[in-house]
Amino acid sequence: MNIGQAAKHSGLSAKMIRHYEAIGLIAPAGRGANGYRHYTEADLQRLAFIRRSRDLGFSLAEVGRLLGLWENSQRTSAEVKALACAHIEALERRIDELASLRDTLRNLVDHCRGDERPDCPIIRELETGGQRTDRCPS
Amino acid sequence: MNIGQAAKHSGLSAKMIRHYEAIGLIAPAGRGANGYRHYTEADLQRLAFIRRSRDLGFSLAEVGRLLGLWENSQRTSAEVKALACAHIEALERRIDELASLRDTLRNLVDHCRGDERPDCPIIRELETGGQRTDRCPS
DNA sequence: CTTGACCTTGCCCGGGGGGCAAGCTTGACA
DNA sequence: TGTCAAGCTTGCCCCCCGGGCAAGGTCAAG
Repeated sequence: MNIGQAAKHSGLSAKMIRHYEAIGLIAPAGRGANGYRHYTEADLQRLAFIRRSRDLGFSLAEVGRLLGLWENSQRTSAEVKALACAHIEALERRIDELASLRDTLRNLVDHCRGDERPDCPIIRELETGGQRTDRCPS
Repeated sequence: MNIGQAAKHSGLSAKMIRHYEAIGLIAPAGRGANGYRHYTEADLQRLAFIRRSRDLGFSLAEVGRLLGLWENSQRTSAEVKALACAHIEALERRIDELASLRDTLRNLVDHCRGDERPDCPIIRELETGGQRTDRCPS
C-alpha cells in the first residue's frame, strides 16, 4: 500500500506521515523499487494509533512515549495511566487559563454598551491596564 | 528611550517589539543617529496596549484590529464589543474542545487499574479506536 | 502514446516567539 | 584616555504542527 492509501485509511495526510517519519516518530517505511513508500497492516495500525493519540490532544512527544509503551510488552498500566493523567492535568491548566480570559472579557463586554458611540470600557481597559481613571485620580 | 527600556516598561521583550515592527503591527520606531530605535510615551502606550491585548488572548491579527479601533476616534463601541465577543466565542469553542478531550481521557483513566500489569484500557482505546473487542466480536 | 493521478524531494508560509552570533555604540570606571 | 561590560543592530536557526506549492519521476487506463 502506498502513502496515499495509508493516509486515507489512517485519517492522516501523506505529508504528516512523511513528517512523522522524518522526525523519527515512526520507523522509515519500506520502499519499493520505484522509491515509493509502502505500508503494511502493522504500519497502518501504528498510524491509526498516532492519529487517535493526536485526536486526544497528546503532543507528538507524548505520542512517541505512548507508542513506546504500546510496543513494549513489559509496560505497566501505571506508566500509561501516569502519562494520561499528566495530560489531563495539562488540559485542565489550559482550560482554566482560557476560562479566566473568557471571564475577564465577559466582564468587560457586559459593561460595554455596544452602540454607535466611541466610548468603550474594553478599549479603556486595554489602554490603562485596569486603572480607574473615571473618578478623580487626584 | 531605547528598545530595552521600552521592553521593560511594556513587559514585552525587545525581540517581540522588533518583530511587531517587522510584521507591521506597529509603525517603524524612530531612529537616532546611531541607528538605535527610540520610543516616545505614545509608543510606550501602544506597546502596553498590545501587551494587555495579548494577555487577554487576542491574536496578533486581532490586536491589529483593536489598535485600529483604539486610534480611530470615529470607532463605535459596537465594533469593539463585536471583536471581543467573537474572541469570547472562540475561547469557549476551544474550552469545550479541551474539556471534551479531558472527559474522554478521564473516562479512560478511571477504568485503568494503574498497576504493574501491562493490560490497559487507555492503550486499548488508542489501538482500536473504541471498538469493543472485549466481548465476542462474533 | 498520452493523460492524469500519484509519488518523490525540497522549499516557504503561518503563529509567536526563544536563542545565538557578529559587529557597532554607549556609558562608567580606572 | 583606554578599557570593558552592557546594550543595540541585523541575521540566522530552532520549537510545534502542519499547509501549500514546485519540479520531477512513475504508474495505469484509454
